[in-house]
Amino acid sequence: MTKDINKRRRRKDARPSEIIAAAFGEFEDKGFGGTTLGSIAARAGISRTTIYLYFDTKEAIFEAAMRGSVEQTIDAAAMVVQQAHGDFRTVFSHVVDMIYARLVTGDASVLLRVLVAEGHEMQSLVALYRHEILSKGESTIRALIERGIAAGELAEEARSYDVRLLVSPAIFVAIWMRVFAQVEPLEVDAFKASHIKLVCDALIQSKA
Amino acid sequence: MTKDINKRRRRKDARPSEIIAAAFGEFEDKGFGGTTLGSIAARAGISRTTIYLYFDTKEAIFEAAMRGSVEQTIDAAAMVVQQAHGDFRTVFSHVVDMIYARLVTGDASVLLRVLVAEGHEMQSLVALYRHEILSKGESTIRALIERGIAAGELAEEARSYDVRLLVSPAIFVAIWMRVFAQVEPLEVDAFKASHIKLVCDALIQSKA
Amino acid sequence: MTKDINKRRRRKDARPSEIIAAAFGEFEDKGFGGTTLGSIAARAGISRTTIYLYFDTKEAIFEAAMRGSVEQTIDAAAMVVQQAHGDFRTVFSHVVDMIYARLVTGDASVLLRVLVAEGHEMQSLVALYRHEILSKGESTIRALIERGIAAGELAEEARSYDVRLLVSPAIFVAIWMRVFAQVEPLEVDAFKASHIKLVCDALIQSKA
Amino acid sequence: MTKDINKRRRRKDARPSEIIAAAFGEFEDKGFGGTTLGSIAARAGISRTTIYLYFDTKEAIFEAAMRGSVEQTIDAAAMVVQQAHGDFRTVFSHVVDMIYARLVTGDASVLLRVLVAEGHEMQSLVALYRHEILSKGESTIRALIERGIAAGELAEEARSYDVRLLVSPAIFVAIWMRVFAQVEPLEVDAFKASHIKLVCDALIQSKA
DNA sequence: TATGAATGAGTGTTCATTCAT
DNA sequence: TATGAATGAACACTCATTCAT
Repeated sequence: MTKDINKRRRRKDARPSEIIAAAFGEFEDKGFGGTTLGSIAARAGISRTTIYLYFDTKEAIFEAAMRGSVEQTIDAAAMVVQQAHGDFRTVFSHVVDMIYARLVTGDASVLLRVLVAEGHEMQSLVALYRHEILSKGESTIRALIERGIAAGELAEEARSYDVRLLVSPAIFVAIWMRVFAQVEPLEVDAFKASHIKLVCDALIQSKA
Repeated sequence: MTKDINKRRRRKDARPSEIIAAAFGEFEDKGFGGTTLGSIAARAGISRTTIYLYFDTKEAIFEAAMRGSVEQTIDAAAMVVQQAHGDFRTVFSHVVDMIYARLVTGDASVLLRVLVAEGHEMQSLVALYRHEILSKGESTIRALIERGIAAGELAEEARSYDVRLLVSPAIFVAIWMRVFAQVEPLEVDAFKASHIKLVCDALIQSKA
Repeated sequence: MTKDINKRRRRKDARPSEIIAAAFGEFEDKGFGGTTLGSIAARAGISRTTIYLYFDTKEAIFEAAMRGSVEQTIDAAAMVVQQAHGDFRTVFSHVVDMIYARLVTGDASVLLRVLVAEGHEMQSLVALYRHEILSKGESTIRALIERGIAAGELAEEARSYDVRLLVSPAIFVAIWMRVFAQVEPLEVDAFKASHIKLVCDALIQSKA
Repeated sequence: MTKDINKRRRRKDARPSEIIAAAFGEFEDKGFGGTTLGSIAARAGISRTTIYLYFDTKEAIFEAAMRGSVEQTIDAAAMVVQQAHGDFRTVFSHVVDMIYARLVTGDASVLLRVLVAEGHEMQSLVALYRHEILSKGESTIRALIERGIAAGELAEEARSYDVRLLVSPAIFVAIWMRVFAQVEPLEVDAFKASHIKLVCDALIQSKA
């Protein structure tokens, strides 16, 4: 009997995240507008109306799903920052690795899709993303560059670049994989190496 | 009387493009799925059913709108290719200028939005875009690099970069403007200059 | 110039019947509800709105078409009555011939279709048909039987049959041809002969 | 609680047939094309969208309704065949009774209406009806005639009649009742007796 | 006379959401 | 907790009809 209660409680606690997981997959495949509660329910193996026990509206599910994704991204970013030891090329490579991992194959690809498609009506999500993730990423890279300059590895001039530019190709890859992958594949690892090389060649110019 | 006829004819001739213009705006705001014929009609100042005098289905409107956009992009690309005279930095700047103009403020931003959000179900549009535009842009830039190498301006090594990488930051700007512009602006011209500088610094660097 | 006027007048006079003819074909194919003004116009080779110069509503076209058909049937019936000379078998054969001709391949097949499908809302048409055609046909056949009895060809008992019964198989054929012809054909002439034989065998039998 | 569940279940189980019944009436009155889901829903006392819980499309409702009708007809026909004992006149009377019952006042009248009016686009229904009902009826009557000949009741010549002819007046009655009943009634029983008499007088000719 | 332009009412169908159990 | 039943609002699309020329 205790077991039953536990099982039920476990069930109860798990439900919301099961629903979010199912919803996440649907949003990834079809976007917000194209996703129906029926398809989420089917994917979660529950009834359509059960969803309403945990979420008030379709928007609420969406926000929960996106918030979860953002949080994972925040965690990943924090982890990278902590490990930031070594010369510019090495650390920058790690940062770029992480970004590709999340944007191209991870949760953030859904965020990208959704923000591009429906970001207009989701300014709070946009602001959250901006402040929790992008700004931290920006300052991390900026600090990285400063360190490189201080260490004599990078030219003073490196400071003049918009740091968003240095990681921006990752967005291109994420979009290419989403949109054009079926028509023409893109070798992500090669592209990523190309990306890192381009940035380092430009910034570490003083090594010459 | 001639005037009347003219007015009417002018109206008739203008209607399709009026509808396309209205539809274009709606697609930009809400994507294909989120756009209703009612909203297109309202924006065009006509009745919902009037649209059916000129287009058979919602898809037909969409295709007409996208086709127009793709054609404009093709024309713009062709123009750039013709004007491709001068050293690498100059010509590459022109190319990047054109891409930003179309992707960030021009028609192509709708394409980006729609392809990212709903490209899955629009493989024909994806293929059209891929073959008519992207591949031409790619070979143009590749030729540009070869010319730079031949002229001794660029190192042989320049060949090793994925050419898509060299223009990829433009996508980032397009997305930033769409998604984050209201939360935090981005100075497009400065970013673009930064972009051009990064690429040229990396590619032309060896000449030093 | 006189010619032009004539031509135009001829045109003007012909239009309504052209429209009716076109409408007739459409009603035959698709019934009243299934016929659109567009299809009538297309079949008549004119514009949809031109129809409104001659008819106020779709119903008006329909009534005109049905009325025309009824009138033709009346004429055909009158002709048969006039030619009613000879013994019962001969005259009855002529009558049945006429009925089959009109019901199975002629105008009346449309009437049948339409009355069955939409007769409810067309009681005036139904009444017209009833009084102008059916009742005359009935009395014609009744007279024919009386003549046969008077001539000793038929038994007195022949009077006891409902005269509608004697021609009723024609309706069956009309319906079969419309509904089942494609699935399984029916030899109209053989069936008609069978029909005539059945009636005559039953009525004239007593003479033996 | 059990009651409640039962009530609910009874409701759920009853709904489809309630809908079919409502639809049946509408199809009878207005045909397939003329019937709207709104009118079916109104007649069934439910919302238009509730219908979609039980049927996928309007066609599905129609098919279910027709299938039910066809099945009832098949059952009725089978019953008649089983009871086929006695002389020709008796058995034939039973067969005709059944046909009139179904065609004139029963379900099959809808089938008649719909097949006449819209059979063109419903070839599968036509084929079903042809193969499941008409062909069986045909062979039943043919067997009946053979038995009558074998028993010396009917002349060999009876074989020469198209068997469809022998029951065809039933169609006439069905149509008369649908179309002309309000303008001029028809005594179905008297007509039916007349019908039976005509056929028997013609076939049992050898009794003379 | 003839027509192209325009539209309001209506069709089948989908879906997020509510309610009773 | 969980769900099946039910529905109102909305959508793409059709069509008879009106209007201006």
